[in-house]
Amino acid sequence: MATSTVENYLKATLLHEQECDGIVPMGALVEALGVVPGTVTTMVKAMATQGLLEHESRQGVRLTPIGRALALGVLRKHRLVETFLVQTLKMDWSEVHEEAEALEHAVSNRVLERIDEFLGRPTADPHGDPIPDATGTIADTAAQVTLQGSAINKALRVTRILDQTPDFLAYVQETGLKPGAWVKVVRRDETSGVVHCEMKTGQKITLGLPVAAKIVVGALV
Amino acid sequence: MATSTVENYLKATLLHEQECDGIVPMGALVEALGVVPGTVTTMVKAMATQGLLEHESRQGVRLTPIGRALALGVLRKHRLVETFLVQTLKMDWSEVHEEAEALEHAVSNRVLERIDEFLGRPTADPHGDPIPDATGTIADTAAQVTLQGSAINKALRVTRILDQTPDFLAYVQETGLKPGAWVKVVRRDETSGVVHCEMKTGQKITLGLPVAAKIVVGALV
DNA sequence: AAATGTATTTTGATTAGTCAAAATGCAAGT
DNA sequence: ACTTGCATTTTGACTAATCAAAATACATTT
Ligand SMILES: [Mn+2]
Ligand SMILES: [Mn+2]
Ligand SMILES: [Mn+2]
Ligand SMILES: [Mn+2]
Repeated sequence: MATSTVENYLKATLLHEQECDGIVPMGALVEALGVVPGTVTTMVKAMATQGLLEHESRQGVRLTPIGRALALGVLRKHRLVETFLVQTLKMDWSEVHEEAEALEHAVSNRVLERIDEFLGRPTADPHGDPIPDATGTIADTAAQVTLQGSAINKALRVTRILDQTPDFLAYVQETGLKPGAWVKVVRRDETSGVVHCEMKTGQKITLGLPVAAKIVVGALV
Repeated sequence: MATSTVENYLKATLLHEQECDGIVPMGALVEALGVVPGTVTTMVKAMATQGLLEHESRQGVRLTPIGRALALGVLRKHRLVETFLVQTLKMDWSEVHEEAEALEHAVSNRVLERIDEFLGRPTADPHGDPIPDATGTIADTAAQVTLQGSAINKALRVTRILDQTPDFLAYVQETGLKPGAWVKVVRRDETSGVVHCEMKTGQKITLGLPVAAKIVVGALV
C-alpha cells in the first residue's frame, strides 16, 4: 500500500502534468510538497523502481498507468471529502482544502463509496474542480471558458475557481463570485485590461484580465 | 504534535488502565499494538521523556495528565467517528472500528466539532462505549449491570457490548442483542451456568454466564 | 567559446518506528 | 536455595522520509 507521502507525490504529479505537457519538472514537486530538491530526487527514484512513475534525469517525472490510477484515486478522495465537508458539515469552503489534504489518506474506499452515495454522486467539488469517478475517469476541462474570454451581455454561471490560494478564495467569497453564482460580462476592455461584470443583485464588479482568467463560467444550467 | 503511532500507544494505555489499576504492563501494549516487546520498550521510553507517560521499569506504564488528555482526545475522535459512520453513512457497526482506527488520526478538532454538532452531541458510540466530551470528561461505567447480574423478569434495554471482536459482534447482530434492544432475563441458573432471555419479538436466547457478562443492560430509558 | 546562473543530483547525516535475537530480571515452584 | 519460565530490556540492524551542503549538468548570456 502506498504511504501518504507517496500518495502526495502522485497527486502533485497528476495536478501538474497538464501544464507541463506530460513531464513534470522536479522543481514543481519541490514547490508542491514543500521539501528540498534532494528529497524529491530521492523519493522519485524510489517511486520509479516501484513502477509508479518514470524519471528522466534532469528532466522530471511522468506518471505510469499504475501511478496515474493511484493518483486519480487520491484526487477523488480529496475532492469528495471537500464536497462532503462543505455540503454536509457546513464547513467554510476556504478551510476544507487543508482538512482534505489529511483525510484523503485515511478514508478507505469503503467509506468513500458511502460518502459518494450520500452526496448523490457529485461531479464537481466546492471549487468547481471535477471529481474523478470510481473508475478514474475525469471530465476534460481543457476547453473551459473564463470571464477573460466569455461572451458579452449573456447570462452565465460561475462553475470553477482556478486560483485556490486562501486570499483569492476570500476575495471570491466576498464578491459572491462563487461556483453557482449568476454573472454577466457587461464590457471587456483589452486596452485598459479590465472586465466589467454584473451580479444577479445588480452589484457591479471590475476585474483585471489575469484575474478574470481565474473564474471559469458556463451556460446557465 | 503527536504522531499517529504515539496516539495509538496513548489510547491503548488509556483503554487498559482500568483493568490494570493504573499501571499498564508492557505486554498489554504489545498485544494491543501488534508489535514485538522490544518496540514497546523503545517507544515507551521515548514517550516518557516527552512527558506523555511514566515508565516503571519491568512494571509497565502510567499516563501523565498530559498523556491522558491526549488519549481522551483520540478516544473521543474514535468514538464520534464510529457513531458518524454508522448513523450518517449507514455503515455496518462491525466494520467501523477498523475505519475509525485510521480516521481518528486524520480528523482535526475543527472537523470533529462539526461532526459532534451534526450528530447532536451523542454520549455513546454504536457499541455503547461512552464518548468523552470536549473537555475530556468521560462517564463512569464501573457500576454497569450486565445480563450476568441483572434483575429477573424485568424489561431492560441493552446499552453496551463489552466484547468487540468481529465474531462476537456478528453474534450480537444475529441475535438482535444490539444496544437499544429490549430484553428480559427469564431465568438465571448458576448451577448450569446459563441465562435464559427473551427479546421483544418473543424470541428466546440462552447465554452462558461469561457471555452474559459481555452484555451491559440498563433501565428502559 | 567561455562564463554564468539555475535546476538537479549526490553524499552524508538525522529521526521515527520497527524487528530479530540475545541478555536480563523476577516471581513461582521445587 | 535452585531452577524454571516468562516478561522485559538491550543491542544491532533496517526502512522511509527528510535536510544540509557540496557537486554536477545544462541552458542562456556574454
Ligand atoms: Mn495529502
Ligand atoms: Mn478543491
Ligand atoms: Mn488508530
Ligand atoms: Mn466503539
